Amino acid sequence: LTGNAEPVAAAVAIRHAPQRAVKKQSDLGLDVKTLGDLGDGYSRRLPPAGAVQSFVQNQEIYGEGDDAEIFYRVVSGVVRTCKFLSDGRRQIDAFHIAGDVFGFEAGHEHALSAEAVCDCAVIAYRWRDIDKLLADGEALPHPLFAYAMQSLARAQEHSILLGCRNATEKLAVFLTDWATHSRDGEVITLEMTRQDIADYLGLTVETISRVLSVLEQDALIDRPSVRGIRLKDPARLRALVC
Amino acid sequence: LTGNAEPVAAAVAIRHAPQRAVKKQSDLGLDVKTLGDLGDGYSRRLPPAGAVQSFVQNQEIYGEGDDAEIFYRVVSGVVRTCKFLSDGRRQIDAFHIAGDVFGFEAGHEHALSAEAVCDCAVIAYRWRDIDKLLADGEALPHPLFAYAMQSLARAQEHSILLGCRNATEKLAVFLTDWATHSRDGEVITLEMTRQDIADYLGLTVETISRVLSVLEQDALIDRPSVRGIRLKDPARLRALVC
DNA sequence: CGAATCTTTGATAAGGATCAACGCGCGTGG
DNA sequence: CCACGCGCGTTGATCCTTATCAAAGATTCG
Repeated sequence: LTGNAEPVAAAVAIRHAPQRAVKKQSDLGLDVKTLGDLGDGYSRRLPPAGAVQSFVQNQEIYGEGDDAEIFYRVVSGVVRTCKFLSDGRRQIDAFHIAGDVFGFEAGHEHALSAEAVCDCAVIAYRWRDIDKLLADGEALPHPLFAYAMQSLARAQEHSILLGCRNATEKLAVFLTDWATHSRDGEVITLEMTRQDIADYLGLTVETISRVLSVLEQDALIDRPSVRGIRLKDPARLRALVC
Repeated sequence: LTGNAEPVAAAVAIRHAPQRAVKKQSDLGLDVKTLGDLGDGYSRRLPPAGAVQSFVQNQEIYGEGDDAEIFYRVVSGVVRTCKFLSDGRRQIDAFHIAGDVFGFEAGHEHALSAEAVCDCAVIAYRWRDIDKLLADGEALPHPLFAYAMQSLARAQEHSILLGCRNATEKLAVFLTDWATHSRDGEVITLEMTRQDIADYLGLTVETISRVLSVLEQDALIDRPSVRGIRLKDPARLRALVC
């Protein structure tokens, strides 16, 4: 799962549209495969701004309100983007794995913060460099647009998950999504804590724990270790979700 | 509120970032003002595909799974985009008012459906025409990119709303957002039913009704009519939300 | 080994859903 | 013009899911 910079196409398609592969949109080049390298297929590529940076578990990559001039791509590990409310509540917007772009926002400032779920490496890009390409008469790299559209689709799915799913359904979706980058029957490693999962799904740690126990009792999953989970019956798990 | 094709800048900025205006992102032209006309400021504009189309209340504009070759801009009225689950649950992703673009999706097929909340008029655009511009060596119109980024920001805010807000907070956010395109103290008209609001906020009609009653008792709002609401104390209403 | 953090489980409480009934507004048709 | 019916909204009573509070394992790491 972590530690390898697998092609973005896999990473993106995998995470939130597990059932059906993302298809090409007309001739616009929205195929997620083009996300592999920012600018591939165009006359110039978007150069990263500097070397690969490493972050240790729970280290902040950027905070809410920070200048959004830089955005990132995950090289290895897992990153969470989240929002903190003043009373301590936290909503995790997304988990990002190798190949995913994050911190890619419309405003001057980051609306969310980003933290390392586990030790991870990322590479930065500058909006300013995009502007430079544009000033030189280049087209906006389609991969950026494609990534924006992908992120939008993912955010919409997340809203649906949060808006009309119960605890069991939420966890079933989460597990099947997360499992998509493993072979069937393999043990998947949840890099994040129960608290992370809870904050992603709008639940509490206790509920996560209880639902996992029930899923195990129902022989839908195995738990060889706390963070290691095997989906014993992916089909039935998916069937839980309407 | 409805019936007038106000500039998009207002419509977009208004709906989901009421507190602070959206700022320009670097030099990329992400200023939402450029959304006013698709392609303004570039050598060619994206021509609409045909005349303005009208829909009556609750009429479907497109359904989930329909070809996503066409997307739309609201000319007047209100449109909802939503997802239906097989057991009848419905999640409304967003309400779109004059100037808003909807049905703007990455896949071959629409992931959501769109329906008229009240009688409304929309105008269509074709992806194919964008491809044509690109084939002629044009850059991807920045407004499209800006709109994708705006939609992304909105979807993320919606997730936060659904994930970690209680019923009162959800309604407070909804009302203040919806009120942003009226003068302070004015009566705002909720074009949508309680069921629509409920499905947008992940609640039930009964809860919506009860919370509105409480807000009225607490002198936060007035209800001159069922669909007409006046925010008596917008500041205190906003303060409910952390 | 021991402390801190994470996870699980249990007991109880609360927020919102569900079920039920009634009221209101409005359009239709007698 | 009024009566009726229907969709929509409100309110009440009760139930259920999930949150909260509490405490006891498990795991990690110094």
